[in-house]
Amino acid sequence: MKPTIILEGLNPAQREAVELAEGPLLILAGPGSGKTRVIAHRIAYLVAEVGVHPYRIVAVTFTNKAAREMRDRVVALLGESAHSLMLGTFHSVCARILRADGEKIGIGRGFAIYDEADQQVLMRQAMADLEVDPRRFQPRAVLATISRAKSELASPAAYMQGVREYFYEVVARCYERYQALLEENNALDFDDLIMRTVVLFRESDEVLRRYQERFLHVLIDEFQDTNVAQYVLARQLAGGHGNICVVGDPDQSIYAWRSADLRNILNFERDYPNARVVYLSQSYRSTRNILDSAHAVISVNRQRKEKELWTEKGAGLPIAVYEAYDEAEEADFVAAEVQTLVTSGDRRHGDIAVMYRTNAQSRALEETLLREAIPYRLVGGTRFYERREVKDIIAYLRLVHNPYDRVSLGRVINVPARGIGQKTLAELDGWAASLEVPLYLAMQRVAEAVSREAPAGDEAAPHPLAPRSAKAVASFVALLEGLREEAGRLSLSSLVTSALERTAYRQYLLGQFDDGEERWENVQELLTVASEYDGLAPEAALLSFLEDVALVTDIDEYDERADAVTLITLHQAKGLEFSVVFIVGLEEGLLPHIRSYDDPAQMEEERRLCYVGMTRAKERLYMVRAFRRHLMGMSAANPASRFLKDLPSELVTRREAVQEEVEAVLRGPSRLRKEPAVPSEAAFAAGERVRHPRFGEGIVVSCTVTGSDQEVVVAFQGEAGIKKLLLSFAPLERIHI
DNA sequence: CGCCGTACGGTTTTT
DNA sequence: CCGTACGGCG
Repeated sequence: MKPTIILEGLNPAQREAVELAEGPLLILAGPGSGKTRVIAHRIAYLVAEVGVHPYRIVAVTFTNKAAREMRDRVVALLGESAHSLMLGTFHSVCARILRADGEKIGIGRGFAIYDEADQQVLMRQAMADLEVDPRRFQPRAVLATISRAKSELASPAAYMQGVREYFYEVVARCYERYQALLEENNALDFDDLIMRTVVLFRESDEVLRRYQERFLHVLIDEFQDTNVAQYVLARQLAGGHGNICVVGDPDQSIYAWRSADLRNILNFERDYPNARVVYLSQSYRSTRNILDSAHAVISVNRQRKEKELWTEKGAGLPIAVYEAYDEAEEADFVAAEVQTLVTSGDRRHGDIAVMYRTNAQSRALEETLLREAIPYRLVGGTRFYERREVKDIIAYLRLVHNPYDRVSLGRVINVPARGIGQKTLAELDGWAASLEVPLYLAMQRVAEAVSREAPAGDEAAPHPLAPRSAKAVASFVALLEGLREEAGRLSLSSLVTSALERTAYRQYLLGQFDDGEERWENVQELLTVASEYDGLAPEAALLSFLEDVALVTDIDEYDERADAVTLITLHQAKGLEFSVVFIVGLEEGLLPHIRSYDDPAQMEEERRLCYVGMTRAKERLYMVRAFRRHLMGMSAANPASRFLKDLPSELVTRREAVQEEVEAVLRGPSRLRKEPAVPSEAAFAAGERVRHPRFGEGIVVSCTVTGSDQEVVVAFQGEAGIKKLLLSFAPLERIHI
């Protein structure tokens, strides 16, 4: 491989970033500056020019999708030898390390990876054990706090130390119990994957040294989104040689809520004083108008360092701002523009993306696109592996692999219904606890007793169950044991098929659900995925299938080439680019999201999110808002997003649908007449500051006329939070600034 | 034990 | 608006 090919077409800064083979390197890069390209070329350069075997390189990306893209690029440059590269998310890299060496810190080889739903089940269990009221302390909130602790590498004991407030004291106790339950189930949650790997490296010099010696080069993409634990891990890996290359853009940091810590970028230069810093400031993606508008939005942030970003592209088209009446009209506008772009221009559907803040917003768009017969592809949403029927089948497979997985057992012990209800389960649980054995072992004892056919009127029954329940338990144990026996010799897809047949799962779906047919199709799709593992030895197939299911959440790879409009959240859009981008829902309360109002840091993150969305566009950017929007069944009028106001007016073309037209619409015969809430009658406008004698000061989120009264939603500072108040009862006072 | 109805509560972003 | 939790009935 000649360097001319690897370095071809790179600008001087990119070239420098590729060629600096030794030592720590920090690449700070704006959107569209070719970050991914630089990493891919750097890997190729290391292999082809410096002579590093790909096996000795570890490259970390933020998503699995990015990893696939990276691999494709490297393979294009180097050929098939690139496959021995260790490439993936931090989570998948750690999973592989822990599979190989986790036993040294007591993690069983076949550990399960628990997703958010599993974690909640476990947390509820922990709270029940500790007699903590889940209404007062919401499992979600407790788990989020624990996640933050883990991402800073705080063990339960360490966390307990630093706790002052009552809430955190409760969290600390839950953390301890939750962690114990995870261990009992031989399971790790996402944060454990990172934290336990760090612990493994801390506790075993031998293991750490082995990986340090194997990985001569460490590369990390999207470095602005790493958390403390991930950064510590990266430093451990690069500890010997210091060949660590990180690439990031502080302006695109949008995962602080997931404990991503921008200080990692600052600390990098402190931790590696000899680090070289390369700036990639030329954008190859967006037109100047798009770049300038995005810059106008991001430059309002105070916690930010100004940086240069330029393009050789022309000014291009102005930003199109459109104000729709409601989300239906917003979708109509998007659909109409898409039609125009495709029929009259040279755009394909696949060149176009619609981006939004919350997944719920995709609904209105989908309805319209479906009606207008515009092909679309929804990214994310209810993810495939989160569907009930898919999770059921996976729970069976997990049990086959590890019958002591209490969460999976609880999920399917009575699915399809087989006569093991809550009462039976509670008795079993109590009995297992008194014997100090796992639930499944207790069930096996019940099954044994049943098969021995204890005579009627048996004195001292070996278990507390009624004969009927005991029989049901025995047949479940027989079902699972049958599957476990098959697991050793059948291919994965045959195993799944057997599980489906033994449980009569299809009949269950069709009989139980109105959309049973559709659900069965999802099961069929899962079967297709499973069959891709048929080439592996049975045990290995099951293990890697379960791991991929837990870590690879996107299954939509194959229809990526389909020519369809992409519907995607702003978060998921990171790293992607499209010729045409619509950002919809640019309203106060949505983008920026209402949950970010009381914290300036969070507000800055919303701004970065908007920036990320805008800079996805290559040529044409639409920014759309709706005057009214239905949220959770209610309709509310929201003012335009502050981000719209920050756009330089000379770069924008505006189409007003709202002001003049709204009243005409209300007067005329329209679907909108059903809701005669007239905003001018509202006592408060969104965004106004108000005071309440009990809740203190706050900001009006919305004010809607309901019958003879008005409903005012106020986001109060401090503990009161967001409150819905009736105007006639609430003594609200306007604060004038 | 399972099914069906109703009441209620929670609502961002994701590996 | 959605999904879930709970209570009463077969």
